[in-house]
Amino acid sequence: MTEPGVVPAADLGPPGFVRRVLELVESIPRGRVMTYGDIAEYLEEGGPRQVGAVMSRHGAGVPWWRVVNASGTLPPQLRGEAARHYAEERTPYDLTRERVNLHAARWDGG
DNA sequence: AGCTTGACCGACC
DNA sequence: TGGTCGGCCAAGC
Repeated sequence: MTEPGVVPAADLGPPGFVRRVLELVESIPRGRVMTYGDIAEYLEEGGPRQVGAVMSRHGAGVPWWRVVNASGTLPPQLRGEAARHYAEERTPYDLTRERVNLHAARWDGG
C-alpha cells in the first residue's frame, strides 16, 4: 500500500511506470548499481530517458546514487554526494574520474 | 502537427 | 579518452 504523499500524483507514460522504477531502484543492493538503460530493459517498459525523467522528478526518496548512466557517472551536481555514498557502501568507484566502475559494480536486477 | 527538452545510449571518429 | 551525431521515448507547448 502506498502512503499518501509518498508517490507523486503525476505519473509518466504507462500507468505505474514511476512506481515500478522506484521499487526496482530500492531493490538494488548496497554497493551495486544499475544503469538507466538496464532498468528500462529489465522492466521491459519505456527507455533510458524515461527512467532518467523518473529519477529526476521522483528519485529523492530512493537510493538514487545506485542509478547511473552507461558511463558510470551522474550529473555534476550530484557527484559529490554520490561519492560519499559510494565510499560508505564500498561501491567500486574511480575517484579520479568520478565514476562508478561498472565492470565491477553493475547489477543485473537479480 | 511540428519543435523542443531531458539525471540516455551506441557508434564513430 | 573524449567529443559529436543520430536515434530513442515521452511530455509539453
